[in-house]
Amino acid sequence: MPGRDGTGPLWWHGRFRGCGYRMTVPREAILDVLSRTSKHLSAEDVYMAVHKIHANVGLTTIYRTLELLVKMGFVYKFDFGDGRARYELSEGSKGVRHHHHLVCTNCSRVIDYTDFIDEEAELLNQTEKGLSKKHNFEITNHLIQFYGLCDRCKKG
Amino acid sequence: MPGRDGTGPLWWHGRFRGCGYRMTVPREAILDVLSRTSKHLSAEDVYMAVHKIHANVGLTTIYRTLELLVKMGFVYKFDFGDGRARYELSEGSKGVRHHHHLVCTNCSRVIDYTDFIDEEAELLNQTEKGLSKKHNFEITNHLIQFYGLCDRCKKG
DNA sequence: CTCAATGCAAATCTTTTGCATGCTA
DNA sequence: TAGCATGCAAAAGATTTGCATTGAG
Repeated sequence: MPGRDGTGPLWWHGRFRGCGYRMTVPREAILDVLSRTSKHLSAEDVYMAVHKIHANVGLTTIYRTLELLVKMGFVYKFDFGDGRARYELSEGSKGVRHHHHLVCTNCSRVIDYTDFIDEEAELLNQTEKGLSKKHNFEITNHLIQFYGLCDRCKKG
Repeated sequence: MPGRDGTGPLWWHGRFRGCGYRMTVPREAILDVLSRTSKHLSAEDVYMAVHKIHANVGLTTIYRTLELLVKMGFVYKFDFGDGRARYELSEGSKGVRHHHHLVCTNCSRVIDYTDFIDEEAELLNQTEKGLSKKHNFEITNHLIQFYGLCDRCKKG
């Protein structure tokens, strides 16, 4: 029964229609690529992956679609400091576990971690509540990243 | 006694020399600009501010110096999603209070907050310790940002 | 005096935009 | 059929690089 768990063309199709958008071949291909990886893909990465199957899809469409997906909340956009944006499916739209990132400042490697997420969540909840009230700011999302040296780079 | 509190040309001069670098007019001007603001300046912003006093300093030098300052740990570089990097003096080099950011996803306004920093600090310490051990990752820094709608943008 | 630092111009590279055409619903 | 979506080419920007020159120590 495809679609029940937040995966599959039909489910996405419904989400798109629900937002007033159309499901197209490029969009489906892009979602497929994002669904099949746990890596942090750049627009170029997505383009190359999609291009293998649908050689006619242009890079512009990749950018436009990724931006749309970010706006719809299905995709997160990250900056890991290497001059290009990275994209991942958000946990809401699939069985993706919520996680944060460790970014190596030497080799730019990015490691996902799900540890301590629960402890963080509690603090974040309180913080968000406090900040919302104090600054009259409606918080919808947060970003947490740790920087340092990965195991490969720290040995000297 | 300039320099004791981590401010002033002499102090910076020493830090530069200590790292094997030279103190120059452009570098001093850039540090001066960063020291006098609590805003999140782009390279272009810094360039324009420096340019008022030293019209001969080029944008390239601004970029090179900011990168150097980031590498030396005196400046933090941020991405608030508007396509240009932002820079602030790090708290270690002046009397700047450690803070995080609230970023408005609508108007791109950025609000600094120092609330909850203490609570966060404790959690971050534990998390960093755990992550360091588990992933054999040497953490040197962290980034926390909250996204949402600022007071001006949320009414409607 | 030496070599790091600079300025200028050109190059790079990612992301965006204009516009005619194609395709979903 | 209507209008959103796409592809292509060109544009826009931010940041980087090459190289001759300048200036700090």
